[in-house]
Amino acid sequence: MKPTPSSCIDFKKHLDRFIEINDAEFGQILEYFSIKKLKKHQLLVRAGDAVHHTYWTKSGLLTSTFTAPDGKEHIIQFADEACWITDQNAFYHQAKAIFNIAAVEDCELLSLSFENREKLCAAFHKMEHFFRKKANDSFTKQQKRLLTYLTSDSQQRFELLLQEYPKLMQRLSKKTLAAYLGVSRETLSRFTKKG
Amino acid sequence: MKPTPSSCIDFKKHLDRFIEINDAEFGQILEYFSIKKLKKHQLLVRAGDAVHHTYWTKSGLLTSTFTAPDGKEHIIQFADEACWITDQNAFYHQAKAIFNIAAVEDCELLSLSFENREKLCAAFHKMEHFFRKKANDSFTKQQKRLLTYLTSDSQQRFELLLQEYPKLMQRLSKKTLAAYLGVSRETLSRFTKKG
DNA sequence: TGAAATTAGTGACATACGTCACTTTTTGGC
DNA sequence: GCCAAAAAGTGACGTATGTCACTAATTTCA
Repeated sequence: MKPTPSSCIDFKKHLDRFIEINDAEFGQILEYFSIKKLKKHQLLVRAGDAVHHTYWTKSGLLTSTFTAPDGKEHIIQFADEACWITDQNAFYHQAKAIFNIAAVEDCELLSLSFENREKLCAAFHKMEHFFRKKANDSFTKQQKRLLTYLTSDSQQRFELLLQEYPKLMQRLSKKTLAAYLGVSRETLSRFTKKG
Repeated sequence: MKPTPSSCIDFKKHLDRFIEINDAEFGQILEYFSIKKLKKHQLLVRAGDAVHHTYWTKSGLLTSTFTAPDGKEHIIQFADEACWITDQNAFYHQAKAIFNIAAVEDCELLSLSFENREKLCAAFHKMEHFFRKKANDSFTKQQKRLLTYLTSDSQQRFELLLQEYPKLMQRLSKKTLAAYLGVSRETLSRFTKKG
């Protein structure tokens, strides 16, 4: 299903963060995308599969989860509204996914295939610019998260997370938060008790 | 000081990983760079300063270090030959550096200013493409590192690091390794003792 | 080359956090 | 609205790793 410009105003705003595009260009750009809908609990990407698309969230909430050999789950990324999500390594390098990406709530996504992404970047220098800027941003966000693992204990990480994303945290279970913070459910439960 | 094509063969090879450029283009591209030399222990970026450049290592070895309020040092990045290094957040977002970047050995670097990087990307669509691809790669490498923090204990992280970068590890002190792994010197010392 | 500084190793002890086992509360489908 | 399943809370206990204090080895450079 093809997205229409009028239903993707937020996506236009998202592109506007880094590039200026007119309505005609935006219409052309949208041609490269499809609409994808997911019900709560549905899987978008399954570990082990090839990953041919990256996704931008119009609405809903997803998690990207790594399941370790010992069965423990670790959350590598959340995506609420206006976020890009995929198994990045699998998508960029044509490899098998190692993450499960699942809908925490019903979702509506813009889907972009690897092929279309490359075509889009080749056809619109602006879009190549956009994705470069976006990738730089993603890198620094990821680096910041790594730094909190290096410098803070789990309770501090928990409090930082609550401060930074208070609304998002209410949409996620404690179990999920623990899997993101890298602590056991039990330990997280003790933090919330203490205050 | 300006770099010459003949002295930057490895840099050409580095660009070749993602884009095809001819000698004329390479000559023009090099115009945007300068040569920067550092002696061992010299600082390239000082925490608190503005960061106007990103650097590519022709030779030598550097570390990017975060010093926590409690005085503990954490290494966020190594850069040996053919790596890009800067305080990325400060460089991309025109903010103050939070990392100290220091030469572990004498270094010879290619230096690229923010302004020249943008000009280069505007003038050569290929270079915008290169930096997009590079940023995507950096992101996935960073994500992989984050994953090892979530899934492995410090001894496993240590052994993985030795496997992956055996030569690089010999150029770094145990203290530095510990600061990268996020463990105390003492704990790392006990790993090497046990085997 | 010799003194000072830095790095590395090690034992004793403290503690944050994981694990296990169990109970209580909440959620979701029929 | 009820029942099963999932999520959340909690106490007891074990363990990995940090901290401190000290010694030994190595590096630096005057």
